[in-house]
Amino acid sequence: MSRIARVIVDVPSRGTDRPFDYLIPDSMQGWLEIGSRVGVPFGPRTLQGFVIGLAEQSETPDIKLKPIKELLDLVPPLSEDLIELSAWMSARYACHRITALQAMLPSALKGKAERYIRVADPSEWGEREQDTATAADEPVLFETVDELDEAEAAIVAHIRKQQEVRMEHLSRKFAGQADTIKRLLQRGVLSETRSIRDKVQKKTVRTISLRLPEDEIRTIIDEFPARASRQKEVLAFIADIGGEVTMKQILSVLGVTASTVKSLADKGYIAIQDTEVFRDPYKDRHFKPSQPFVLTDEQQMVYDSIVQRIDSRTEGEFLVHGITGSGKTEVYLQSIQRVIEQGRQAIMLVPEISLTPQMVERFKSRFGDHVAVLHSRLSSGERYDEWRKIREGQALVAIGARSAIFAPFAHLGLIIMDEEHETSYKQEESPKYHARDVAVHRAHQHQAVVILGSATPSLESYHASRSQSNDEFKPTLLEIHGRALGSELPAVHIVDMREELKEGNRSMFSRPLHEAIADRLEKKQQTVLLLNRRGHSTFVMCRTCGYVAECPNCDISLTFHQRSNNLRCHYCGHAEPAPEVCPECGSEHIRYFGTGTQRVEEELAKLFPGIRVVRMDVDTTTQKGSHEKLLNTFRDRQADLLLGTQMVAKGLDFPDVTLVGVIAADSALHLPDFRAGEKTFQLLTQVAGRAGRHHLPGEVIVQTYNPDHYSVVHASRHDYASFVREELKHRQGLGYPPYCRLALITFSHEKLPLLVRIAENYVQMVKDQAQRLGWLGSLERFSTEALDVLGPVASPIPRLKNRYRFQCMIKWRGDMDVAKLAEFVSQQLQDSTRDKELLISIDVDPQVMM
DNA sequence: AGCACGCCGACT
DNA sequence: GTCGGCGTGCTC
Repeated sequence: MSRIARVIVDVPSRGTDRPFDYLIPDSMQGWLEIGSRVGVPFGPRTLQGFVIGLAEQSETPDIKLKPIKELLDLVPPLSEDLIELSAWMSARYACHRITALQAMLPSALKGKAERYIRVADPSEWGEREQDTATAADEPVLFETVDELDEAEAAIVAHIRKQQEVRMEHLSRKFAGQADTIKRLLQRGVLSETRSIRDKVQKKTVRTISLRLPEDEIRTIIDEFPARASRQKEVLAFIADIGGEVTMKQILSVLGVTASTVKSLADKGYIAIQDTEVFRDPYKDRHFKPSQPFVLTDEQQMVYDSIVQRIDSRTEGEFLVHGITGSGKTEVYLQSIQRVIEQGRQAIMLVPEISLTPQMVERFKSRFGDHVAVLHSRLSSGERYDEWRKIREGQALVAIGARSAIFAPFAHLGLIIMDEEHETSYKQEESPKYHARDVAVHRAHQHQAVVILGSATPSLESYHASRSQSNDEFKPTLLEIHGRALGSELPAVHIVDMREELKEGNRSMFSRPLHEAIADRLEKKQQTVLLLNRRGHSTFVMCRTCGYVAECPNCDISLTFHQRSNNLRCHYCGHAEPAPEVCPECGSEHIRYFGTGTQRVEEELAKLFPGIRVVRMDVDTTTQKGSHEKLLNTFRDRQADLLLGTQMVAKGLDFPDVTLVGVIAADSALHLPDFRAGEKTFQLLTQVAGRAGRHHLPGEVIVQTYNPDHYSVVHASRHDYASFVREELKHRQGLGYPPYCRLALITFSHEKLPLLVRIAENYVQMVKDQAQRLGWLGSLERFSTEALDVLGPVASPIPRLKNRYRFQCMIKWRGDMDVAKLAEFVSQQLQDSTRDKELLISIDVDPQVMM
């Protein structure tokens, strides 16, 4: 039995980013474990914390230890492997330990200390008064209840009735009497304790059960006094059902009040209890059970390789490169089946965007109630309950977005990451982790298998699978070339929009796309249109003076939104009414340029009168269930065309879609990001895969101003291998991943000159340190270890929410601890400037260069 | 992050 | 003379 618990407290700051030691009270012995969530006194406050270790002896014997105040859960919310994982994360991503721990838990467990008030034991009365009085050397005054005035007495009576009341509740109930309450606390009539309160309570249902054997109850019913006929009715109802009944049932069926039921309990015939239940977001839905399909030869080979590793119960990584429609999901499902049969559990990661009802249904159909679904549209209570199903062993499969990688399974056997190339697997806020890297680490902990699947694998994963080096991460490449249903990949036509313009077509639709849409309308087949830009237009400019509407907080042009007739900033949310005349020169020649989804929708209505369009983008899918509703409308053929941003490119499967149009293939090509080509290739390939998946052949039309760009050309030929070859050559030449690693350091401050100075200092300091450590060197092609620092330069978004932004990039090759170096320099700089306004953000392995 | 302790301006 | 400003430092 350990005496001491090492606790990480819930304060994300540098000074508190270490364990603090606490005494374990006897009452918690045997209950408190590594991973327990506790309430601890910390300075003058009470905080939530996590036990990360146990010890006999404190390492700081001269400090007087305080005891842990409370143990917050019966079962520790974190397991020992997750505690270890948090240490790994904080080192790899330069984040506070508590930030990593918090990322692993549902938000419902982010408990905050609350003040609880009760009426003090009379012996305590006047104690505070006594303390101060003694100090002031004045006579001690003991109070009695009789000396309370009317207002005070009312408050005391209220609290006494409830035994204990939250301060928040009290100040609402007795609004305006804060002073009175304060006085009562000072006099010691009331006393205060602080305790951690969860954001979400476990959901309970009030259930009624009989406390006596049935024959006795029958006798009691027969002999029941006639004037209590309602009670008799209730008792008979409960006896007839025979088992447990909920209070709600009784009230609604019999139309009695709770007090009738309560008097039966007072007589000792029945027991009223609150039992915990899970909120099941899918409880009203019925899923048809599905059986495993027969695998194609290719699928079977992939499956065999994976299962061999699963059966050996050793860690292993696979990269499944299968074209769109190749039936990867079926391979996943059967692999999961295998793991479950071995008594182990599985995590299935999907990008949030493709966590569609279709996907959930496939899993629920195969694995029924053993599936826990974790996604952002659940309420925090629902999420908490799905999470508990995992922690308490009821669920065997967790399907969810990025954070589902932390699903607290005891015997993890398999982690699947579908669409592994998706950038959404990287979290953009601290902890800035990549789910792929966390997956590999967790698999190592559990001797589990990782499957990365994609039609367009990230260059990092693909290159790792081919590389000769003996890196930690080296997946086995498995390929599926054919589609599961035997259909052909669709033909892709590239339309050169410069030619269209030359021939006088200034519309956003090229003639081939226009004709193709008209053709599908006639044949009653469906079309998907992709435009990677929401809103109506991308910028607003005055033709007379050149004024462009920009966000006052961020140096970003504003986007016009038709429906609300306003201009919005897509970065900070700023909105202002759309101008009718130029605010600079008063000219009426203010025009909207660029094309957004709203504008395309308008144009479609003009060109094809009567066309039924479903528009899907951030603006139409914010409400709960709206995503599902829009897709159902389209699937039920109540619409001819689905128009949307990249969310229409992912994982959707509609049999009647025979045309996919990409309105502007280049929209991402010119972003200041070395992955622009890769992103474009992926998007085009994914969206092309939506066409002709079943019996009808598909066609794809891609409009572009860069018809010769290798990303566009290779995507149109469905030629991943050639694209990769060319892209890798570029990356090697420029010294970018996968040939090195990156850390992006972003500085922000309201004052520009100060910011520039800081950023320059930072770069110099990193270089100096790297020099000292012998790391500095140019990243020539064949060097195995080197580090270089680029910048500082203004960020692609140079000002955001009124703060200027600068950045620099550390590039390196080799296994130096660059996160530590970046963190060290950042701390030095923070210490020397002592400016709280200065923010330095470290992003290890960034996915987006903003 | 909070909260207390500690050294310099505008007020009863 | 004091009340209070928020700079700095600590929390087992």
